[in-house]
Amino acid sequence: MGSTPRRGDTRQRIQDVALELFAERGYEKTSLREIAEHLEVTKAALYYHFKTKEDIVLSLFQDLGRPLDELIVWGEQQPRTLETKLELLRRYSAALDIGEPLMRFMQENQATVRELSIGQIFKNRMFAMSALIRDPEAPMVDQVRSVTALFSMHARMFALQAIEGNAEDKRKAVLEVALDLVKQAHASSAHG
Amino acid sequence: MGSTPRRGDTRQRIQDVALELFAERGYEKTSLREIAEHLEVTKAALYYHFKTKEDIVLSLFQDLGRPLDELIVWGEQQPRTLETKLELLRRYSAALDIGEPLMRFMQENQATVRELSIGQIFKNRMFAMSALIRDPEAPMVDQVRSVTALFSMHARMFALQAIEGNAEDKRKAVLEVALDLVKQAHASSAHG
Amino acid sequence: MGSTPRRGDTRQRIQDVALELFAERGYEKTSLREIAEHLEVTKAALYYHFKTKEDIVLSLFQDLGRPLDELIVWGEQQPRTLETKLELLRRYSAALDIGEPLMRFMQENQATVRELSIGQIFKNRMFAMSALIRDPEAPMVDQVRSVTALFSMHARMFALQAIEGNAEDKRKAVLEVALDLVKQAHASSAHG
Amino acid sequence: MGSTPRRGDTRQRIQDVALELFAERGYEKTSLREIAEHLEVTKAALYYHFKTKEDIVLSLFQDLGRPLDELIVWGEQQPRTLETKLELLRRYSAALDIGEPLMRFMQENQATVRELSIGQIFKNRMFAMSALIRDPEAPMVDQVRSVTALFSMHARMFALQAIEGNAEDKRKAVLEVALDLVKQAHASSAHG
DNA sequence: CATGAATGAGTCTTCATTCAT
DNA sequence: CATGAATGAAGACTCATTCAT
Repeated sequence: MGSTPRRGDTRQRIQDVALELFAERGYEKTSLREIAEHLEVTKAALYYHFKTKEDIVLSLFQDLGRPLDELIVWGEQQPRTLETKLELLRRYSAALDIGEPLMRFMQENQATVRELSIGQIFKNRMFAMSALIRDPEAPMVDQVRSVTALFSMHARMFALQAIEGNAEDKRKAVLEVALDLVKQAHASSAHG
Repeated sequence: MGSTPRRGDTRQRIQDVALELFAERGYEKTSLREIAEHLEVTKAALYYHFKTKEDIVLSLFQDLGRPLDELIVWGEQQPRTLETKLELLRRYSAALDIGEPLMRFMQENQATVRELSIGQIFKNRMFAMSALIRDPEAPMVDQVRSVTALFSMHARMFALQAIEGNAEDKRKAVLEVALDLVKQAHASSAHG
Repeated sequence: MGSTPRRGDTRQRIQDVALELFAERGYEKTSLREIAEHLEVTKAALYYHFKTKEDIVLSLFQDLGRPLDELIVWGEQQPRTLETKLELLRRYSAALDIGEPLMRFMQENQATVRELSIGQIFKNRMFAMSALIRDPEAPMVDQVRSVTALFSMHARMFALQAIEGNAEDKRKAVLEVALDLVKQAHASSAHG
Repeated sequence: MGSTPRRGDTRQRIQDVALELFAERGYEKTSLREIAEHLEVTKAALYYHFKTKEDIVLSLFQDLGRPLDELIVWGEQQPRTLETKLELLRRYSAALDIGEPLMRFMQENQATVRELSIGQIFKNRMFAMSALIRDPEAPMVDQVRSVTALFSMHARMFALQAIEGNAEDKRKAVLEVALDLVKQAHASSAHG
């Protein structure tokens, strides 16, 4: 019917459009007017579904961040073995795929995120992930290796654009490098 | 003293304050009013020295980005050996130290930077660095290793906060990991 | 009463006040703040109804200029006789009465109008009117007579202030002079 | 010598550029910065020669308006004959040629001029001219004819653009029509 | 569920003007 | 004669937010 008014899913649609625009043009530069226009509703309609602009981000963070939270919970229940760490990386890679726009938004709007109420939550998550992957007793080089493994997986969103090849191949290569880094960290620490 | 009007250095002082605030609170959220107030001048004074707000960023980018440009020029004149790549990383590490606030700003305001006129220049710089460090003929995993080496050095600005230890030690550890990654990339490709 | 918030007519009221002020004090010297204050609303309210300041002028031009456009359409459908021309002048005189403030604004802010997007439209209108009233084959003196007939009718807005007498008498006199000019142009051309 | 610094004629050059820009883009929209840039001097330099922006206009008005003032003085000393009126028109036509940019400026920035201190002076001049050309005892139609004669000569600056032909021919035609109008006014009044 | 209308605070930017040098 | 540096006031415009309907 062309402009059939979707009922009930407006909240979802707001989130979709908002995330897309936030990731693409930045949180501050994306106005509620733009979001409303993309959805062909009025700004006031947004306020029926969300209390504030920040609230939209918050909801995105909560909804899309769940996989990561679950991953952390899972990780904390596993034995601290090498295999656990490798599996954590594999699952993290998969989680990044799904939550890519959110991650891109976080990555590209760090300064903004820090001021938002989610800032701390986000930081905590990252610390938790980092705590699962590295061994605080290990030599610093090995800890750096582990954190780099984690961090490097974010690189595929932009730093790897220079490299030719399809996205799936890159994803695999990045994961391989990350797994390698953790293995090296583990091996080295085991010797010490 | 106190409110002595410094002569001639106003432009410099604007740049200093602007960079600090842009890096800390983000480009969009930093208003010219704030910058002016920090300097105890009027907004209009800023416009005497810079045509627009973007112009301030541009000037920062040009002034502080020079070391990086010089590094790229240097790199392009060297033979494409492993040792060159290692030296590039070492110098890159040093350059990051000096241009740290700028880099932090770039890192944390990517969405903004992309829309600014410096966006493309910045991207080109990164591509140029990446082209110097990786071998486009090498297997993808090795290319990823090289780019990760580069990229990981940015991590020390925030991802490594979780790790205990002083900044200098971290800097060294990060560099070591990066050098290692490039060596691995090189060794593996040499075999292939 | 008093500060009763009139509903629905705000747009109209903005146009009224704006036209009055633009005509009186000039477009550039009339700020949106002034318009808003006259209406006892905020500047932002103006922006709810009009996208830009220029947009207000544009809307005035479109709404109040319609009689003139219709007159041109009418003229283009008539035979090119003397009587048509005389009737055109009579109707033009009447149209000027109605759209007087707009015409005064146009007349007094020509430099501004030229830079606005309406400039060209305005010019086209005037050319169209002029094309209806003069005969491009006629001797130049007669063409000038015809255009002068048209143009002189604008004079009553200011050049005739020096003459004593009431407005209605002046209007008639101006029309008579204009009709005369066109008759002369016609007679002379007919002989040649 | 390329950028030879003209000495002593800066004041004159400011007037020239200012008039040109005022006439072209309007008084309000022409900033002192623009004028200064056109002259390749600083804004502050303008203030050495003129106390204010309005002062520039004032000086233009005084310097370039002199021919008109002299014409008025001349007219007031002549007998009030038809021939005097015709000569007034001829001289007025010539004066318009010389002071054309100023006249264009006046014509196109009426709203602005009215607010400036020259407004009244300008009005007085026009009244004086009008008083010389028309007979306050004559029937209104004839007074209108006379004033139209005067007023119509301004038309050549824009209303006559539609007519093909070179500027000099138009000038002559306009003058002829104007002379005619005054003759008619005179003849008619003489009969009454 | 959603809109129309409006607000208050704030944005970047421009301007005419000043004055010590 | 002229400039470099600065100011105070104001400009147009945008934004997140509110609320009666």
